[in-house]
Amino acid sequence: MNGLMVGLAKQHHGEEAAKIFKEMNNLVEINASSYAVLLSSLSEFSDLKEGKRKGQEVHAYLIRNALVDVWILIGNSLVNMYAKCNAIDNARSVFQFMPSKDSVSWNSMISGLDHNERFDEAVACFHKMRRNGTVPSKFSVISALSSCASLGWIMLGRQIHGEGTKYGLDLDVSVSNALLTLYAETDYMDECKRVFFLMPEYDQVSWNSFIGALATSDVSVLQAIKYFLEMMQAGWKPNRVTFINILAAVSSLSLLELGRQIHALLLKYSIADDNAIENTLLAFYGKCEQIEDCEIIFSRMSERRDEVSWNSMISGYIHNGILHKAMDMVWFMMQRGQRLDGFTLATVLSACASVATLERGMEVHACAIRACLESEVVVGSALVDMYAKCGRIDYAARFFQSMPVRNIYSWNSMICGYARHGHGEKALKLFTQMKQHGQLPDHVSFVGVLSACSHVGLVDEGFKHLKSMSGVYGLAPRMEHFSCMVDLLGRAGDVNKIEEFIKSMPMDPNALIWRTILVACCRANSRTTELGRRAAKMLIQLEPQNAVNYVLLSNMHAASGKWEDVAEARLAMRNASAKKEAGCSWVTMKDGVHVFVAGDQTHPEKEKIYEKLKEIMNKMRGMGYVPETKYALYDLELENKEELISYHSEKLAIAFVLTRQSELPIRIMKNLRVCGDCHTAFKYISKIVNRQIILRDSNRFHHFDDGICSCGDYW
DNA sequence: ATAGGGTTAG
Repeated sequence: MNGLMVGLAKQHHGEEAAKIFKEMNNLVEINASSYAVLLSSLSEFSDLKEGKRKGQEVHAYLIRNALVDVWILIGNSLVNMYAKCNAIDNARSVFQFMPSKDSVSWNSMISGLDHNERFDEAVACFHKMRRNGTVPSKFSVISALSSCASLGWIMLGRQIHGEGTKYGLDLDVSVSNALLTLYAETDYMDECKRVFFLMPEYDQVSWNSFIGALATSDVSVLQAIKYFLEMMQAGWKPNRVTFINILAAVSSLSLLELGRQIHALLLKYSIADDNAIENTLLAFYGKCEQIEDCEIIFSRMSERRDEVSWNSMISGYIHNGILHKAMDMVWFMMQRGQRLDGFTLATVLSACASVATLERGMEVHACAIRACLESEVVVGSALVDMYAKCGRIDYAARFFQSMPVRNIYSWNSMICGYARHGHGEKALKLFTQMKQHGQLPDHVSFVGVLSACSHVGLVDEGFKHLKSMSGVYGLAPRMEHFSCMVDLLGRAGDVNKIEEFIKSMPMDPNALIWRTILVACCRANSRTTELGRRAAKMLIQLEPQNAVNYVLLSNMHAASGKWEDVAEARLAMRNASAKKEAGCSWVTMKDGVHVFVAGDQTHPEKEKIYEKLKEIMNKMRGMGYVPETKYALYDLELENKEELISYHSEKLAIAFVLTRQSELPIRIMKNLRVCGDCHTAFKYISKIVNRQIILRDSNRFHHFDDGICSCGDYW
């Protein structure tokens, strides 16, 4: 009978439905549960605003007929109805004015707050319930745990876990499932595994949660695959969520063949025609550089496409280096009125950042303002990152200051931005501020902090921060952190301490560490050491095809004038047929981008450029500049060496800029590391022409001002 | 009547 009335209610208006219920009074006994069924049916509307509107009509009817306060059930149903229709303020006001509340009232309010992403309020409500003397049930514990997971509040989550255990609620499958999510979200994988292995029984959600947890924590991705197979062996059928999780694992490991097998399995289970599944497949094939598969899936999706599909497609193109198609997609989206969201802009901004195109980046910024997405935290963080990577650390800082909401990514982008530009003190100051704002640092923050310490030369402070990672924040230092420390020791000139340090590391040094060591051994005033030779040997064993390694080795020998060894390194490079990327520098002027290679002869204004260069070089010599010919890397006559380094691409680029009239700072990009002689030359030039020079090389930014570089001559 | 698992991004 109730079902029939609900059907009627959905066709008519809420007010009428309530009247029909009232009229039922004469035929069948009408009670609170009839109204409860009616109210709960309203949250099943696809349009939740419509559901809320009808709910308000029923609510009004109940008030007029003085039925609200008669039964607790009515109040509870109203709270649930409003909460599920995303009208959390209405839910709260009903809840507040309920004359008496039972356990379900509290559960409904807490879960409602959680569902409406009012996580901190959900947790506060849980505590209020406890103070009120109400014993927590599995429902309130689940919702409170879910909110703690979303907030990353591990300590509180643990307390609630303990409290649940006290009442024996941890034996419940659903409570354990919520615990799995809590520990997964907070990256406490050991706890997560403990919960899973102690569970008396599993359901499909348990398996899915556990596999999802393993898939998102990068130390355990392979185990996700192991438990996926175990789940199937245990007789569980994977569903769409299982597939989404396992594809995430396969994606992050770029296991193309396994992914294709899973795709086949999806077709077998007939769940491949599903928006979320297809979106995950787009992400997977994009990651595995199978852009054709992405295009096939995307075109098949037709009306199932949503923003996520478009965004995944765009990031697929970017990941595969097809920038123009990515941009076409954005243009196409705007043309056909497909909504652009924060993800779209963040994706495109990251592409602008990676190729350091400030002009495009600023256009996207303008798009963000027009789409009213500028204040979204993902867009803001991407903008900070873009400005920092495009050389405008000043714009990055100004935008960062204006952000209404900041998260770990926003802080990290700014801290790492400062570090990349050699503003070590600012990076460290911001790190302190971040902690004062209550933002906990993560692995990325510490990469920024440790490299900032390195730029400023703060050895002791660097070790203090490294210690605090595990000691205070429960973060295990990774290879990149150890690499920062090696860099820090190298900068301080402590080559012997590097030896000690790498012995103390919990893992074997990888190519990154050996390269950092080799770079340290290449410094102008350090000798060719045993350690340097060993680092080079290890490095060439690990990456025989990487030409950078041979160049570093030959630079190290060149620094101490061992020309036979230089020649040997060059020969080894040729024998390994390792190709060196051609060095080039470019500048963006009003009339476009100008690219230069060493000894460039193709620029239409080459006479003017070489003439300008000669003039500058003469002025430099007058101020005491001596070409550092060892960077020419060949045992040639002195005169020839000077010639070679005079025409490095960055020198041609700056000479070109100086042929034009301007007072603005000079911005130059280079694809490789700047050579030591050019670095010295740029310091002189900044003094001679009295202009700021900002040079981006493959590692970092150098700000030259009045004869001084922000990198402190160490890079 | 109230609960738990999923896709893109920084």
